[in-house]
Amino acid sequence: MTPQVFTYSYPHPAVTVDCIIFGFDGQTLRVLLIQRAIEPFAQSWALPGAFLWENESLEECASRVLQKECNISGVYLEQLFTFGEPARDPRERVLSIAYLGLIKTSDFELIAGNNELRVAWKDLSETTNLAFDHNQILQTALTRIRGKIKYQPIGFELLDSKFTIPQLQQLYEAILGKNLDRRNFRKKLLSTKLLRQLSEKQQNVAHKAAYFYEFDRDQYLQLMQDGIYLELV
Amino acid sequence: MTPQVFTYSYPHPAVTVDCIIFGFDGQTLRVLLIQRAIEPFAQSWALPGAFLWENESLEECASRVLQKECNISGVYLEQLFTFGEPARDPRERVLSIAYLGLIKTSDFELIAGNNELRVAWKDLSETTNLAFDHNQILQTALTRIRGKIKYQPIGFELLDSKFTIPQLQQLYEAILGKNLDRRNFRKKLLSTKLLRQLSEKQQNVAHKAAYFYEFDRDQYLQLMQDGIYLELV
DNA sequence: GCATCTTAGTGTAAAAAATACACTTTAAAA
DNA sequence: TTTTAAAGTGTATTTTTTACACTAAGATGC
Repeated sequence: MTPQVFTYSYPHPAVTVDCIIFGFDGQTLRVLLIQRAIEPFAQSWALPGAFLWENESLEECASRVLQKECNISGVYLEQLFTFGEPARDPRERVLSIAYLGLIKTSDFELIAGNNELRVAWKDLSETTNLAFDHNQILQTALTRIRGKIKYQPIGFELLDSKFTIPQLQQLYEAILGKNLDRRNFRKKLLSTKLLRQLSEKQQNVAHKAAYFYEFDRDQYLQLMQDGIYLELV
Repeated sequence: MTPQVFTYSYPHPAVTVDCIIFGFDGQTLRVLLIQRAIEPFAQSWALPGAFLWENESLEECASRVLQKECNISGVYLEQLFTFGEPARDPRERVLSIAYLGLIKTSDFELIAGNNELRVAWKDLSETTNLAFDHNQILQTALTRIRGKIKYQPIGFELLDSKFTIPQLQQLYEAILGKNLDRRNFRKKLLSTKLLRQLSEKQQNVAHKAAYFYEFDRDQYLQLMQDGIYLELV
């Protein structure tokens, strides 16, 4: 069996899709990384990613990467940025189209694929020296979600479907990296009408139990349809 | 001389960089288009674009495109989005990385390159039926600048270095597609301290002459360094 | 079972920002 | 010198943002 070759009349760069997934466990924000088994950057931690196949869309490639390398599926992804410096990969010219996603860590059991030594949630402080230009991608992603969370209800992807307002605030504080006033946070979030209070409360907490809330997706779609510009924080 | 071929051990998509440049002439917002000379979509109007060369960065490619196809240079460009649907080009799999720029139409004399029949500024109403998925790219670009102009001083790229406040307002109205209150617009813009009033006034206008202003770039950089979040409209 | 610890939940006053709105000034042209 | 057209200006009202302290509830320990 001869190795297959692909021939073009002018140069084509290689194209990868890399996924930058933030996870929240109720306390801190972490990023999903894999430890590379093969060169270049063997042993290094990196963003999960793969070469784009001929007939898949960019989003499909991102989903495949998460499924194969991390055992994660069904995640909402948005395109972040395309990184294309000629020397960003030592092998050959490789473009990377980065996709951004947010999930709650408890929803998935991480399983490494065949080309990865390990998969893990890493604290932001443990992300020095990632492979390739992945530190730059991470920085771009952080800037993006910090900007975006202020006016789009993306935070709810990171919580259980029932959550308390203090939990939501903890999430916002983890992402923005600063503390927010409890009363003003509650007032502002409730004023959007995007939260529906449930009768159920927390149980077995050694203090006053907080009420659970649900995100009202219909109300959100309605607001978007009406062209309402949200200000969440 | 045999035609050169490029061979890879797995499939590589072709990659183009397309430029979406908005121009302002003091009255309306227009978009820079070329009329294609060659198939596919010969005769159709399209965004200027070219295949990425092996050793140029994405930005360099965008600059080259504008220089070669339109005789435009020295434009500030930012990456807009990467379009990668497998069937977006009838020839083969082609990714397009779109770059967005803003200029004033009077700054350049448009000259078509060898592969273009014509280059022209087109009114937004004349942009139905562009080649490929370029209508979608245009739509994405419009959404981007409408969002961005509200909190970043990108508008100044579209005006002469000396401009009047009513001219600036005209630009904002053209981009946002709606009228703004004259007094409040002036108040808000001046409150940012980004405008420096000159002693010079308009001449030969058949009404009260407006003062010219300059954009204070140093002040802007200072504000950014201080992490100030601008609200311009 | 009473005290203690911890976090949830609540309201208001003051400051800042956004909005709505009308008359006077200036320059050229008729 | 009158007319026309756009520039320039201020204020009152409403809305939004901010700062801030006490009471309520649930579990744990004595």
